[in-house]
Amino acid sequence: MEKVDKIFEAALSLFTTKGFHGTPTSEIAKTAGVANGTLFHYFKTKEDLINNLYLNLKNEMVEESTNGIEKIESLKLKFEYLWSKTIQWAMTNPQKIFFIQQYMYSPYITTNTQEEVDKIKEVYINLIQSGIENEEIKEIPVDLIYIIATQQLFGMIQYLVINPEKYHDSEFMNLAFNLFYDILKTN
Amino acid sequence: MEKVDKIFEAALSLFTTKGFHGTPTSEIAKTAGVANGTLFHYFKTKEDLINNLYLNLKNEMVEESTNGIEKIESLKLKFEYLWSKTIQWAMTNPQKIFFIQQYMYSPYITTNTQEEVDKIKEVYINLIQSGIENEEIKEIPVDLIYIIATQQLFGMIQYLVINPEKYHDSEFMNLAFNLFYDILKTN
DNA sequence: ATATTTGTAGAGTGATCAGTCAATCAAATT
DNA sequence: AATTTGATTGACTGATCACTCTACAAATAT
Repeated sequence: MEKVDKIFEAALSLFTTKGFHGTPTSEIAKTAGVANGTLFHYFKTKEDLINNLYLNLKNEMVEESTNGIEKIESLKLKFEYLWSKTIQWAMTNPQKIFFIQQYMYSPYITTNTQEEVDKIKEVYINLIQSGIENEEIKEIPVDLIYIIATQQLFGMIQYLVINPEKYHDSEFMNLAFNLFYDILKTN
Repeated sequence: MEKVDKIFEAALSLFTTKGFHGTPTSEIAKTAGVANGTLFHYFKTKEDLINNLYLNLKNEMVEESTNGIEKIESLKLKFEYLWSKTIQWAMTNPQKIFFIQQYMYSPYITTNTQEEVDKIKEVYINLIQSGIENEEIKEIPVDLIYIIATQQLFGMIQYLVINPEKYHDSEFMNLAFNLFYDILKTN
Protein backbone atom coordinates (compact mmCIF):
# COMPACT_ATOMS: atom_id res chain seq x y z
CA MET A 1 0.00 0.00 0.00
CA GLU A 2 1.26 3.45 -0.98
CA LYS A 3 2.35 5.74 1.85
CA VAL A 4 -0.12 8.38 0.69
CA ASP A 5 -2.96 5.91 1.06
CA LYS A 6 -1.77 4.91 4.50
CA ILE A 7 -1.80 8.58 5.47
CA PHE A 8 -5.32 8.97 4.05
CA GLU A 9 -6.48 5.91 5.96
CA ALA A 10 -5.04 7.12 9.24
CA ALA A 11 -6.34 10.66 8.74
CA LEU A 12 -9.86 9.42 7.93
CA SER A 13 -10.06 7.42 11.11
CA LEU A 14 -8.52 10.07 13.36
CA PHE A 15 -10.35 13.08 11.93
CA THR A 16 -13.74 11.37 12.33
CA THR A 17 -13.11 10.29 15.91
CA LYS A 18 -11.11 13.22 17.25
CA GLY A 19 -11.79 16.12 14.93
CA PHE A 20 -9.51 18.07 12.65
CA HIS A 21 -7.51 20.23 15.02
CA GLY A 22 -8.05 17.53 17.62
CA THR A 23 -5.62 15.20 15.88
CA PRO A 24 -1.92 16.09 15.69
CA THR A 25 -0.19 15.50 12.38
CA SER A 26 2.37 13.54 14.39
CA GLU A 27 -0.33 11.05 15.37
CA ILE A 28 -1.50 10.71 11.78
CA ALA A 29 2.08 9.96 10.72
CA LYS A 30 2.57 7.50 13.55
CA THR A 31 -0.69 5.66 12.81
CA ALA A 32 0.16 5.55 9.11
CA GLY A 33 3.59 4.18 9.96
CA VAL A 34 5.51 6.96 8.22
CA ALA A 35 7.75 9.74 9.43
CA ASN A 36 6.44 13.14 10.30
CA GLY A 37 8.29 14.75 7.42
CA THR A 38 6.84 12.31 4.91
CA LEU A 39 3.36 13.61 5.59
CA PHE A 40 4.48 17.11 4.73
CA HIS A 41 6.26 15.86 1.66
CA TYR A 42 2.94 14.76 0.19
CA PHE A 43 0.74 17.50 1.62
CA LYS A 44 1.79 21.12 1.89
CA THR A 45 -0.27 21.67 5.03
CA LYS A 46 -2.66 19.83 7.31
CA GLU A 47 -5.52 21.62 5.58
CA ASP A 48 -4.23 20.41 2.27
CA LEU A 49 -4.45 16.87 3.61
CA ILE A 50 -8.06 17.08 4.76
CA ASN A 51 -9.12 18.74 1.51
CA ASN A 52 -7.52 16.02 -0.57
CA LEU A 53 -9.02 13.35 1.63
CA TYR A 54 -12.46 14.86 1.26
CA LEU A 55 -12.17 15.12 -2.50
CA ASN A 56 -10.88 11.58 -2.65
CA LEU A 57 -13.81 10.14 -0.75
CA LYS A 58 -16.40 12.11 -2.70
CA ASN A 59 -14.84 10.78 -5.87
CA GLU A 60 -14.89 7.24 -4.58
CA MET A 61 -18.54 7.53 -3.59
CA VAL A 62 -19.64 8.84 -6.95
CA GLU A 63 -17.56 6.31 -8.86
CA GLU A 64 -18.79 3.38 -6.82
CA SER A 65 -22.41 4.40 -7.23
CA THR A 66 -22.33 5.24 -10.93
CA ASN A 67 -20.09 2.43 -12.14
CA GLY A 68 -22.16 0.28 -14.51
CA ILE A 69 -25.19 2.58 -14.58
CA GLU A 70 -24.98 3.01 -18.37
CA LYS A 71 -26.24 -0.57 -18.79
CA ILE A 72 -29.54 0.32 -17.19
CA GLU A 73 -32.39 1.51 -19.40
CA SER A 74 -35.23 2.92 -17.38
CA LEU A 75 -34.76 6.12 -15.41
CA LYS A 76 -36.43 4.81 -12.30
CA LEU A 77 -34.12 1.80 -12.29
CA LYS A 78 -31.14 4.11 -12.74
CA PHE A 79 -32.16 6.02 -9.66
CA GLU A 80 -32.69 2.77 -7.81
CA TYR A 81 -29.23 1.64 -8.90
CA LEU A 82 -27.65 4.86 -7.69
CA TRP A 83 -29.60 4.73 -4.46
CA SER A 84 -28.77 1.14 -3.59
CA LYS A 85 -25.15 1.35 -4.70
CA THR A 86 -24.58 4.41 -2.54
CA ILE A 87 -26.16 2.69 0.43
CA GLN A 88 -24.10 -0.41 -0.22
CA TRP A 89 -20.92 1.63 -0.30
CA ALA A 90 -21.92 3.49 2.85
CA MET A 91 -22.75 0.28 4.71
CA THR A 92 -19.36 -1.20 3.93
CA ASN A 93 -17.57 2.10 4.64
CA PRO A 94 -19.55 3.75 7.40
CA GLN A 95 -16.55 5.80 8.50
CA LYS A 96 -16.18 7.29 5.03
CA ILE A 97 -19.75 8.49 4.79
CA PHE A 98 -19.51 9.68 8.37
CA PHE A 99 -16.47 11.74 7.48
CA ILE A 100 -18.18 13.25 4.46
CA GLN A 101 -21.22 14.25 6.49
CA GLN A 102 -19.07 15.69 9.23
CA TYR A 103 -16.86 17.84 7.04
CA MET A 104 -19.28 18.66 4.22
CA TYR A 105 -19.89 22.15 5.55
CA SER A 106 -16.90 22.56 7.83
CA PRO A 107 -14.64 25.59 7.51
CA TYR A 108 -11.63 23.38 6.75
CA ILE A 109 -12.96 22.49 3.32
CA THR A 110 -12.03 25.34 1.00
CA THR A 111 -14.32 26.77 -1.66
CA ASN A 112 -11.85 25.48 -4.19
CA THR A 113 -12.48 21.92 -3.02
CA GLN A 114 -16.22 22.54 -3.01
CA GLU A 115 -15.97 23.59 -6.63
CA GLU A 116 -14.12 20.40 -7.51
CA VAL A 117 -16.85 18.42 -5.77
CA ASP A 118 -19.47 20.31 -7.75
CA LYS A 119 -17.86 19.04 -10.94
CA ILE A 120 -17.93 15.47 -9.67
CA LYS A 121 -21.60 15.57 -8.81
CA GLU A 122 -22.58 16.66 -12.30
CA VAL A 123 -23.37 13.04 -13.15
CA TYR A 124 -26.25 13.23 -10.73
CA ILE A 125 -27.40 16.64 -11.90
CA ASN A 126 -27.48 15.47 -15.50
CA LEU A 127 -29.57 12.46 -14.59
CA ILE A 128 -32.09 14.62 -12.77
CA GLN A 129 -32.13 17.09 -15.67
CA SER A 130 -32.90 14.39 -18.24
CA GLY A 131 -35.60 13.08 -15.93
CA ILE A 132 -37.25 16.49 -15.86
CA GLU A 133 -37.10 16.75 -19.65
CA ASN A 134 -38.74 13.31 -19.97
CA GLU A 135 -41.40 14.49 -17.54
CA GLU A 136 -40.59 11.59 -15.25
CA ILE A 137 -39.15 13.84 -12.56
CA LYS A 138 -41.01 16.80 -11.05
CA GLU A 139 -40.30 20.19 -12.56
CA ILE A 140 -38.53 21.67 -9.56
CA PRO A 141 -35.15 23.48 -9.47
CA VAL A 142 -32.47 20.84 -10.02
CA ASP A 143 -30.39 22.15 -7.11
CA LEU A 144 -33.30 21.67 -4.76
CA ILE A 145 -34.01 18.14 -5.94
CA TYR A 146 -30.34 17.30 -5.57
CA ILE A 147 -30.04 18.66 -2.04
CA ILE A 148 -33.27 17.07 -0.86
CA ALA A 149 -32.43 13.73 -2.44
CA THR A 150 -28.94 13.54 -0.98
CA GLN A 151 -30.04 14.74 2.43
CA GLN A 152 -32.78 12.14 2.48
CA LEU A 153 -30.37 9.45 1.36
CA PHE A 154 -27.97 10.44 4.14
CA GLY A 155 -30.84 10.18 6.59
CA MET A 156 -31.65 6.69 5.37
CA ILE A 157 -28.00 5.66 5.67
CA GLN A 158 -27.87 6.98 9.21
CA TYR A 159 -30.88 4.88 10.07
CA LEU A 160 -29.44 1.79 8.43
CA VAL A 161 -26.10 2.14 10.20
CA ILE A 162 -27.97 2.15 13.52
CA ASN A 163 -30.37 -0.63 12.43
CA PRO A 164 -28.26 -2.83 10.15
CA GLU A 165 -30.73 -5.73 10.21
CA LYS A 166 -33.11 -3.60 8.13
CA TYR A 167 -30.54 -3.49 5.37
CA HIS A 168 -31.15 -7.20 4.72
CA ASP A 169 -34.93 -6.86 4.91
CA SER A 170 -35.78 -6.54 1.24
CA GLU A 171 -39.38 -5.61 1.92
CA PHE A 172 -38.18 -2.70 4.02
CA MET A 173 -35.59 -1.67 1.47
CA ASN A 174 -38.22 -1.61 -1.24
CA LEU A 175 -40.46 0.59 0.81
CA ALA A 176 -37.48 2.79 1.63
CA PHE A 177 -36.62 3.34 -2.00
CA ASN A 178 -40.18 4.27 -2.83
CA LEU A 179 -40.09 6.76 0.02
CA PHE A 180 -37.14 8.27 -1.79
CA TYR A 181 -38.41 8.09 -5.33
CA ASP A 182 -41.95 9.28 -4.64
CA ILE A 183 -40.63 12.75 -3.90
CA LEU A 184 -38.86 12.97 -7.22
CA LYS A 185 -41.28 11.38 -9.64
CA THR A 186 -44.16 13.16 -11.35
CA ASN A 187 -47.57 12.11 -10.10
CA MET B 1 -26.92 41.10 28.07
CA GLU B 2 -25.56 38.43 30.39
CA LYS B 3 -21.88 37.60 30.05
CA VAL B 4 -22.74 33.95 29.49
CA ASP B 5 -24.88 34.91 26.51
CA LYS B 6 -22.11 37.09 25.13
CA ILE B 7 -19.78 34.12 25.38
CA PHE B 8 -22.35 31.91 23.62
CA GLU B 9 -22.77 34.49 20.88
CA ALA B 10 -19.05 34.82 20.29
CA ALA B 11 -18.49 31.07 20.40
CA LEU B 12 -21.31 30.43 17.91
CA SER B 13 -19.84 32.81 15.39
CA LEU B 14 -16.24 31.69 15.82
CA PHE B 15 -16.88 27.95 15.97
CA THR B 16 -18.90 28.03 12.74
CA THR B 17 -16.35 30.07 10.83
CA LYS B 18 -13.10 28.71 12.23
CA GLY B 19 -13.93 25.35 13.75
CA PHE B 20 -13.74 24.12 17.32
CA HIS B 21 -10.04 23.66 17.90
CA GLY B 22 -9.49 26.37 15.32
CA THR B 23 -10.69 29.08 17.69
CA PRO B 24 -8.72 29.87 20.84
CA THR B 25 -10.70 30.41 24.02
CA SER B 26 -8.83 33.68 24.31
CA GLU B 27 -10.44 34.88 21.09
CA ILE B 28 -13.88 33.84 22.29
CA ALA B 29 -13.34 35.82 25.48
CA LYS B 30 -12.01 38.83 23.60
CA THR B 31 -14.92 38.81 21.12
CA ALA B 32 -17.39 38.44 23.96
CA GLY B 33 -15.75 41.35 25.77
CA VAL B 34 -14.94 39.40 28.91
CA ALA B 35 -11.74 38.23 30.54
CA ASN B 36 -10.20 34.91 29.80
CA GLY B 37 -10.83 33.64 33.28
CA THR B 38 -14.53 34.54 33.14
CA LEU B 39 -15.07 32.01 30.37
CA PHE B 40 -13.66 29.29 32.57
CA HIS B 41 -15.69 30.47 35.48
CA TYR B 42 -18.87 29.62 33.59
CA PHE B 43 -17.61 26.59 31.67
CA LYS B 44 -15.32 23.97 33.14
CA THR B 45 -13.66 23.31 29.79
CA LYS B 46 -13.85 24.39 26.18
CA GLU B 47 -15.74 21.17 25.41
CA ASP B 48 -18.19 22.04 28.14
CA LEU B 49 -18.82 25.32 26.34
CA ILE B 50 -19.54 23.82 22.95
CA ASN B 51 -21.79 21.17 24.45
CA ASN B 52 -23.81 23.77 26.31
CA LEU B 53 -24.02 25.93 23.23
CA TYR B 54 -25.27 23.03 21.15
CA LEU B 55 -27.91 22.06 23.70
CA ASN B 56 -28.94 25.68 23.99
CA LEU B 57 -29.51 26.09 20.27
CA LYS B 58 -31.36 22.79 19.89
CA ASN B 59 -33.63 23.90 22.69
CA GLU B 60 -34.21 27.26 21.08
CA MET B 61 -35.04 25.64 17.75
CA VAL B 62 -37.57 23.25 19.25
CA GLU B 63 -39.15 25.93 21.41
CA GLU B 64 -39.46 28.41 18.57
CA SER B 65 -41.05 25.87 16.28
CA THR B 66 -43.46 24.33 18.77
CA ASN B 67 -44.55 27.48 20.57
CA GLY B 68 -48.28 27.91 19.94
CA ILE B 69 -48.78 24.60 18.17
CA GLU B 70 -51.40 23.44 20.68
CA LYS B 71 -53.87 25.92 19.18
CA ILE B 72 -53.82 24.07 15.88
CA GLU B 73 -56.32 21.32 15.30
CA SER B 74 -55.50 19.30 12.21
CA LEU B 75 -52.41 17.15 12.13
CA LYS B 76 -51.38 18.28 8.69
CA LEU B 77 -51.57 21.89 9.78
CA LYS B 78 -49.51 21.07 12.86
CA PHE B 79 -46.79 19.68 10.64
CA GLU B 80 -47.03 22.70 8.40
CA TYR B 81 -46.74 24.95 11.44
CA LEU B 82 -43.65 23.09 12.65
CA TRP B 83 -42.15 23.09 9.18
CA SER B 84 -42.65 26.78 8.48
CA LYS B 85 -41.72 27.92 11.99
CA THR B 86 -38.46 26.00 11.80
CA ILE B 87 -37.68 27.48 8.42
CA GLN B 88 -38.56 30.94 9.69
CA TRP B 89 -36.20 30.52 12.64
CA ALA B 90 -33.46 29.18 10.39
CA MET B 91 -33.84 32.04 7.91
CA THR B 92 -33.47 34.64 10.65
CA ASN B 93 -30.65 32.69 12.34
CA PRO B 94 -28.74 31.01 9.52
CA GLN B 95 -25.61 30.77 11.62
CA LYS B 96 -27.43 28.86 14.32
CA ILE B 97 -28.78 26.20 12.00
CA PHE B 98 -25.40 26.07 10.32
CA PHE B 99 -23.74 25.41 13.65
CA ILE B 100 -26.21 22.65 14.49
CA GLN B 101 -25.65 20.94 11.17
CA GLN B 102 -21.90 21.23 11.48
CA TYR B 103 -21.59 19.84 15.00
CA MET B 104 -24.54 17.41 15.00
CA TYR B 105 -22.29 14.40 14.56
CA SER B 106 -18.97 15.89 15.57
CA PRO B 107 -16.80 14.17 18.18
CA TYR B 108 -16.93 17.22 20.42
CA ILE B 109 -20.59 16.64 21.26
CA THR B 110 -20.68 14.04 24.02
CA THR B 111 -23.17 11.17 24.17
CA ASN B 112 -24.51 12.80 27.31
CA THR B 113 -25.46 15.88 25.32
CA GLN B 114 -26.95 13.72 22.57
CA GLU B 115 -29.15 12.08 25.18
CA GLU B 116 -30.34 15.46 26.41
CA VAL B 117 -31.15 16.40 22.83
CA ASP B 118 -33.09 13.16 22.44
CA LYS B 119 -35.31 14.24 25.31
CA ILE B 120 -35.94 17.60 23.69
CA LYS B 121 -36.99 16.13 20.37
CA GLU B 122 -39.64 13.95 21.98
CA VAL B 123 -42.25 16.59 21.08
CA TYR B 124 -41.67 15.73 17.44
CA ILE B 125 -41.63 11.97 18.05
CA ASN B 126 -44.95 12.15 19.89
CA LEU B 127 -46.54 14.07 17.06
CA ILE B 128 -45.42 11.50 14.52
CA GLN B 129 -46.56 8.68 16.79
CA SER B 130 -50.05 10.11 17.13
CA GLY B 131 -50.15 10.60 13.39
CA ILE B 132 -49.39 6.93 12.84
CA GLU B 133 -52.12 5.91 15.29
CA ASN B 134 -54.62 8.12 13.45
CA GLU B 135 -53.51 6.49 10.21
CA GLU B 136 -52.64 9.90 8.80
CA ILE B 137 -48.92 9.17 8.81
CA LYS B 138 -47.34 6.13 7.15
CA GLU B 139 -46.69 3.14 9.37
CA ILE B 140 -42.90 3.30 9.25
CA PRO B 141 -40.45 3.22 12.19
CA VAL B 142 -40.75 6.57 13.98
CA ASP B 143 -36.96 6.99 14.12
CA LEU B 144 -36.76 6.67 10.37
CA ILE B 145 -39.54 9.17 9.73
CA TYR B 146 -37.88 11.56 12.14
CA ILE B 147 -34.44 11.33 10.56
CA ILE B 148 -35.75 11.58 7.01
CA ALA B 149 -38.03 14.50 7.83
CA THR B 150 -35.34 16.51 9.60
CA GLN B 151 -32.72 15.77 6.97
CA GLN B 152 -35.11 16.84 4.26
CA LEU B 153 -36.00 19.97 6.16
CA PHE B 154 -32.32 20.80 6.57
CA GLY B 155 -31.91 20.32 2.83
CA MET B 156 -34.73 22.73 2.16
CA ILE B 157 -33.24 25.29 4.53
CA GLN B 158 -29.88 25.01 2.81
CA TYR B 159 -31.57 25.71 -0.50
CA LEU B 160 -33.48 28.67 0.90
CA VAL B 161 -30.40 30.22 2.47
CA ILE B 162 -28.74 30.14 -0.94
CA ASN B 163 -31.90 31.27 -2.76
CA PRO B 164 -33.61 33.60 -0.28
CA GLU B 165 -35.97 35.05 -2.88
CA LYS B 166 -37.78 31.70 -2.97
CA TYR B 167 -38.63 32.10 0.70
CA HIS B 168 -41.04 34.88 -0.23
CA ASP B 169 -42.51 32.99 -3.16
CA SER B 170 -45.61 31.52 -1.53
CA GLU B 171 -46.37 29.29 -4.50
CA PHE B 172 -42.93 27.76 -4.17
CA MET B 173 -43.19 27.39 -0.42
CA ASN B 174 -46.51 25.60 -0.80
CA LEU B 175 -45.03 23.18 -3.25
CA ALA B 176 -42.04 22.73 -0.95
CA PHE B 177 -44.18 21.82 2.01
CA ASN B 178 -46.10 19.27 0.00
CA LEU B 179 -42.80 17.77 -1.08
CA PHE B 180 -42.13 17.35 2.63
CA TYR B 181 -45.52 16.14 3.73
CA ASP B 182 -46.13 13.72 0.89
CA ILE B 183 -43.45 11.42 2.25
CA LEU B 184 -45.05 11.27 5.64
CA LYS B 185 -48.76 11.05 4.87
CA THR B 186 -50.64 7.85 4.09
CA ASN B 187 -51.74 7.57 0.49
C1' DA C 1 28.94 6.22 -14.55
C1' DT C 2 27.31 10.51 -12.99
C1' DA C 3 24.02 13.95 -12.02
C1' DT C 4 19.52 15.13 -10.66
C1' DT C 5 15.31 14.53 -8.87
C1' DT C 6 12.21 12.39 -5.66
C1' DG C 7 11.15 9.84 -1.32
C1' DT C 8 11.91 9.17 3.56
C1' DA C 9 13.34 10.09 7.97
C1' DG C 10 13.06 12.29 12.60
C1' DA C 11 15.06 15.69 15.66
C1' DG C 12 14.32 20.45 16.50
C1' DT C 13 11.72 25.04 17.18
C1' DG C 14 9.02 29.10 17.69
C1' DA C 15 4.51 29.96 18.46
C1' DT C 16 0.26 29.02 20.45
C1' DC C 17 -3.15 27.62 23.66
C1' DA C 18 -6.20 25.55 27.46
C1' DG C 19 -6.57 26.08 31.78
C1' DT C 20 -4.65 27.96 36.60
C1' DC C 21 -4.12 31.17 40.10
C1' DA C 22 -4.08 34.90 43.17
C1' DA C 23 -6.17 39.12 43.71
C1' DT C 24 -9.96 42.32 43.72
C1' DC C 25 -14.77 43.59 43.66
C1' DA C 26 -19.90 43.10 44.39
C1' DA C 27 -23.72 41.11 46.42
C1' DA C 28 -26.04 38.45 49.33
C1' DT C 29 -26.50 36.29 53.94
C1' DT C 30 -25.91 36.17 58.79
C1' DA D 1 -21.22 45.25 60.52
C1' DA D 2 -19.13 41.13 59.53
C1' DT D 3 -18.72 37.24 56.75
C1' DT D 4 -19.43 34.32 53.19
C1' DT D 5 -20.28 33.48 48.45
C1' DG D 6 -19.92 34.34 43.77
C1' DA D 7 -18.17 37.22 39.75
C1' DT D 8 -14.39 39.12 37.27
C1' DT D 9 -9.88 39.97 35.91
C1' DG D 10 -5.50 39.09 33.24
C1' DA D 11 -0.84 37.59 33.77
C1' DC D 12 1.31 33.21 33.68
C1' DT D 13 2.71 28.31 32.44
C1' DG D 14 3.56 23.69 30.97
C1' DA D 15 2.45 21.22 27.23
C1' DT D 16 1.54 20.67 22.59
C1' DC D 17 1.79 21.21 17.72
C1' DA D 18 2.43 22.46 12.68
C1' DC D 19 5.92 22.76 10.07
C1' DT D 20 11.19 23.19 8.92
C1' DC D 21 15.55 21.56 8.04
C1' DT D 22 19.29 18.68 7.22
C1' DA D 23 20.75 14.29 5.86
C1' DC D 24 20.64 10.28 3.50
C1' DA D 25 18.66 6.72 0.24
C1' DA D 26 16.53 5.33 -3.92
C1' DA D 27 15.10 5.95 -8.36
C1' DT D 28 15.45 8.19 -12.80
C1' DA D 29 17.55 10.77 -16.38
C1' DT D 30 21.63 12.04 -19.03
